[in-house]
Amino acid sequence: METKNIEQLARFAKALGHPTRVEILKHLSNSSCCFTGDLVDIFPVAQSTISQHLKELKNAGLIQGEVNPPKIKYCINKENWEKARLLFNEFLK
Amino acid sequence: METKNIEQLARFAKALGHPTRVEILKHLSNSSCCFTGDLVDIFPVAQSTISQHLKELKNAGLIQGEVNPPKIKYCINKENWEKARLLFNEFLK
DNA sequence: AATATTTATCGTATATTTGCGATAAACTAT
DNA sequence: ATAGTTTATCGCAAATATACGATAAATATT
Repeated sequence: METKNIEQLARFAKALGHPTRVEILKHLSNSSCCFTGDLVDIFPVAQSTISQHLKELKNAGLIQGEVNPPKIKYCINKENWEKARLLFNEFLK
Repeated sequence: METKNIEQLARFAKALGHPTRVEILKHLSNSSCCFTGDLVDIFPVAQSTISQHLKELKNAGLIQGEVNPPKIKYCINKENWEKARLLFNEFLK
């Protein structure tokens, strides 16, 4: 496993390193996609906090958002999700 | 996936969220086990920093150390490693 | 144009993480 | 007992993460 992949794995792992973000991802992968507001209704945290977690997940490449005015629909970034799956799978073998 | 598992996954992920710790784990799983000093020789960080990373990995349950005076031999905690493998596998499916 | 809805960003406070050198602790060997 | 080896812990500084309320931005509707 090369350095590049190790760094990528660490970046994915860091994004997964908070329960709320794991829950968000779980919810997204279950219900295919959803809006920020849906998550705000579900989780007992402030809207700005959800937004911040979404930003981090987006920066890590695990989700993507498409504008659907005035809402924004977030979905799993399937390409990177698969990349993460492969990396973790190889690493934890 | 229950809350317990989500929290466990997040804890594992957090421990994996730093390149040095990923490298340490990779090295441990390759060479079965090694001493703190071996890692200090390999990585360009201070001994106290390595020790701190090892502590975190131990707290997360991913490694275990057995005293081998005056050294300490660290190994992968296979039971929890398997647990992590299953959790990530299920989650990233 | 004015209002309503939805989400991101800003500013702030607090907590945690990271990294280091210095020191202590544990144990061996002399 | 003394000295040497190895590792953990302490104290500190800097950076990053977390969470919130308030506000701004974007867009649709009236």
